[in-house]
Amino acid sequence: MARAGLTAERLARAGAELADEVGFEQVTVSALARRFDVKVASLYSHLKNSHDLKTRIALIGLQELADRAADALAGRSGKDALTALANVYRDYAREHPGRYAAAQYRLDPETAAASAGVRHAQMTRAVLRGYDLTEPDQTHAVRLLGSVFHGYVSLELAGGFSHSAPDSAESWARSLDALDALLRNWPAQT
Amino acid sequence: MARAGLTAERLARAGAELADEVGFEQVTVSALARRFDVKVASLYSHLKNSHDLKTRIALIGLQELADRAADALAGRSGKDALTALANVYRDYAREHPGRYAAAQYRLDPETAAASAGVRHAQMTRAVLRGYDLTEPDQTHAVRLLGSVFHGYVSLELAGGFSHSAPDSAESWARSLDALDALLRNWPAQT
DNA sequence: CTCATTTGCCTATAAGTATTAGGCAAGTGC
DNA sequence: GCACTTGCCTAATACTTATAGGCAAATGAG
Repeated sequence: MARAGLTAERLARAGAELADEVGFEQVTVSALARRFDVKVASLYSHLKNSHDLKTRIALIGLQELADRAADALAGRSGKDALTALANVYRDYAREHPGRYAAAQYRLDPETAAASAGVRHAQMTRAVLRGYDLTEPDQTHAVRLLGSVFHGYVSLELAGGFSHSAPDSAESWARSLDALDALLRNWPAQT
Repeated sequence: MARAGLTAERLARAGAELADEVGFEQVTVSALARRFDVKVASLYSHLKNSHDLKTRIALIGLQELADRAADALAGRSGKDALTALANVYRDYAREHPGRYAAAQYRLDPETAAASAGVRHAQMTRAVLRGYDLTEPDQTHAVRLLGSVFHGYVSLELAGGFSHSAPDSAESWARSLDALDALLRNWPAQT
């Protein structure tokens, strides 16, 4: 019988697509096997287990997100960079909700350290170079920005801001205005 | 044979405890049955299904959170209120990570409308009465605050800020300082 | 107090998912 | 053309969700 040509990479990519279609929670080894018209056990030659599959999808999400962010930041600074980075997260989450959810999947420390996750922190720091912040305030600001990006995108994706005025896109834009103003005028330690 | 005295409420409360112990994802009808030393099928007399159980746990989380918030806000205003509300979320998430995760569980619109979720938005709005914001900026600020609270707490719970200086508690305090400054000086529409 | 009814937890069953062990045939290298 | 490796298979086990039907414990009417 003909072989399906499975590899860990192809499975992970298909898993990422599946996640976008049905949600990351619903990604299962069985569903993936069905998609390749192959028996479930066959996947275990390529994937250690279900956790392995989810981890690989998470890594795809983190990497695509980091790649987009690096692209968007090239040649920009200040508020322009802030907006660009923020929109990378929001747009990616809207285009690829499953992958975005996957990027939140808890990785073991070694995997996380080797992932594109570290580039994300670096890029947020790069945006802050356009503002006049020194340590430790820069780190505080990195964490605040990360929280806003992730928090807003999560709540929006969960439907928190839908069906109510004003439009979510407007709140997003005004929130970025506000963050820009805040970073330009970061309060001194009280 | 003696009856175990199951009710939907007792099951939901035990489910909430289980969630805090092993994580909301790991809460299962089977595990709950084991905890009551009862057969799985018995739970289905009290719970419609697994989704029903998770929904009930989510409602417990939302309600406890709202109760704590109402308590914390009583008699406070301005930055004092902002800090109090923010700390309710952070403290609750740290004390009850499973319940906090449950509070993020996606509810159907009718259930959500009848839940304590609506009180949360009202209380955030109440905090903003201590600042000089008019619509639509007030709504933008509500959404921004919600994003920061949820985003920061999520990332911190996921371990994002651990094992790195400065201390996460310090970033949290400084982020709240910054939000207070931002709300007192909200930028005009550009 | 007794009998009928309701209710609670049970057994049995079925389907979906995760995972491991072992087999056979399709590809690969010499 | 043959030995070897590798890929997908069947088979089996265990766990979870969910439904149906049964028996015994609580409840309540007389």
